[in-house]
Amino acid sequence: MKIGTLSKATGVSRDAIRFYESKGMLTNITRPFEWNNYKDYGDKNVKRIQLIKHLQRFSFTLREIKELLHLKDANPNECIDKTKVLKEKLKIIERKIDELKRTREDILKIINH
Amino acid sequence: MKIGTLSKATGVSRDAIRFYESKGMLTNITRPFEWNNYKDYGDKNVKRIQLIKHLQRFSFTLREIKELLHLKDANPNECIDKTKVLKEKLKIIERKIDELKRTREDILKIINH
DNA sequence: CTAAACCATGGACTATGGTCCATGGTCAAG
DNA sequence: CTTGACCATGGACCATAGTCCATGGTTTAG
Repeated sequence: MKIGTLSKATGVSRDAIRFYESKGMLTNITRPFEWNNYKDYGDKNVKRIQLIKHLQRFSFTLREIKELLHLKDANPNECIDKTKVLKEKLKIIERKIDELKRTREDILKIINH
Repeated sequence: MKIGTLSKATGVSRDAIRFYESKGMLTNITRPFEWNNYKDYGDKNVKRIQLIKHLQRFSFTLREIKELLHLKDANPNECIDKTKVLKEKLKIIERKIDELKRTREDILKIINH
């Protein structure tokens, strides 16, 4: 699977895919042909990119996603405790919400001075 | 008032002050001496930097703060409608809160699947 | 066979808010 | 009179998540 195919399969731009690749977030990319240096992004990277996009929706950063992917790669049999990871992210999001609420209250105080 | 004095008066680093200056956020900076090229940041910039820091606490970006400062500079007599500006910022903050709440709900759905 | 579409690589650029460093000049205290 | 503290300038760098461009090589459709 060449990068264009992968791009169409995932709806993610070629450049973004190359960006993920440069960050070491993709796996098993080969260069199967001797006469050109085209890469073969395997089927697995479709799921991988879908997972990246999925976790981004939960406001995970690429750095965090990369760590999770590497954890999974290192322990392929062991299941990652999703709940734990999500709970940590939840705390961060709740802290952000609280912070914004405080800012909101501060603004409201001034508006209604 | 040299930059070091201004820095101590405001608690803002020299580099940050130079950064604000480079963005055109400060005013009336002169070079009163012929024998060196030291600048004189006037007293006004103390208040100005305090205002920058104040507005940053309300999550205004430097770009926005700059615009407000320029508005004020252009119409020194006319009072800026703070309330209007703050209400706009409030809307943005509330949208962010809502977005984070949605993300929180999505995470909770998965945790309690 | 040729033109368009694709591929790889590397680097520059976007916004945000600064920090850190090097260079070279100046000022003040002892 | 020398040393340390200060000043100005410019550029590089940090995280974040990519996009866009140029260059040069390859593949594919008509």
